Amino acid sequence: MAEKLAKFKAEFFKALANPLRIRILDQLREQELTVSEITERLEVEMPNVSQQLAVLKSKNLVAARKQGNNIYYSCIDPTVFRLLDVAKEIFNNHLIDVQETLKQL
Amino acid sequence: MAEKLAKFKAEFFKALANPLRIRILDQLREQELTVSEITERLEVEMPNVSQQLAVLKSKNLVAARKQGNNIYYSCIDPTVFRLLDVAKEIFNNHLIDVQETLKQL
DNA sequence: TGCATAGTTTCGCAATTGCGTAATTAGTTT
DNA sequence: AAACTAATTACGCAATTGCGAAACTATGCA
Repeated sequence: MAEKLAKFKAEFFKALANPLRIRILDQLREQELTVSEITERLEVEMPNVSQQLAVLKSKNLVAARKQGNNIYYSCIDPTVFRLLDVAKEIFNNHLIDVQETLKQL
Repeated sequence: MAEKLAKFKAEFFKALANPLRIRILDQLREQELTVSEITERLEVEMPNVSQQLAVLKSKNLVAARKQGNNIYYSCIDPTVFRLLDVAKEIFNNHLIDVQETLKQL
């Protein structure tokens, strides 16, 4: 049923519906990083990063690799970045009225 | 700042992070529809449809056109459907572990 | 004017989410 | 073993969300 499929899609988009999680994913575009490194780059509390990484992991958006005392996180499928890029494209299409606000960036 | 951009992207994905809103958008792929028609097709309460349409409209994902006693809703930018399709593509990439559940569909 | 139809808005409530603080686990080092 | 580091988990709380029921608005028609 398309109804269940819609539920899954919604669950998936929910994983992207958080600023910190998007910023985390952006950090993982190029390379894998430890929680500490992500925490340092984004200047937020570590438990917060850890929690959101757990969310991303539960949706299989990132993978965790333990090495010694560190845990390296990486993006599993770069297709996700297409999603982020298409989102930006939609912004450019004037779909979202953030025009005036985007100018401030 | 990428921080604010991430917030906007998150806000945008939040609009897609709801099963009913995704189902509504899917209904609008081909044609514009009235609230009644959408309600009838999806078999949900009209206030619910109306609310979620309001959310989609506030994010400029759909447009409303009033004609007589009816309000026709339509999708503004078909680029949105690429998002939905890329999401499905990611499912197919085994990224989301809904495999066993998808088999039930 | 009165009534029916289409749609929105309001209200209340249960459920979820995000995040900070503090506690806890696991691995390393000495 | 004790101490340190990296990371997760638990807990509490404020804020948001989804949705049903009822009330309200607006258009069309007799």
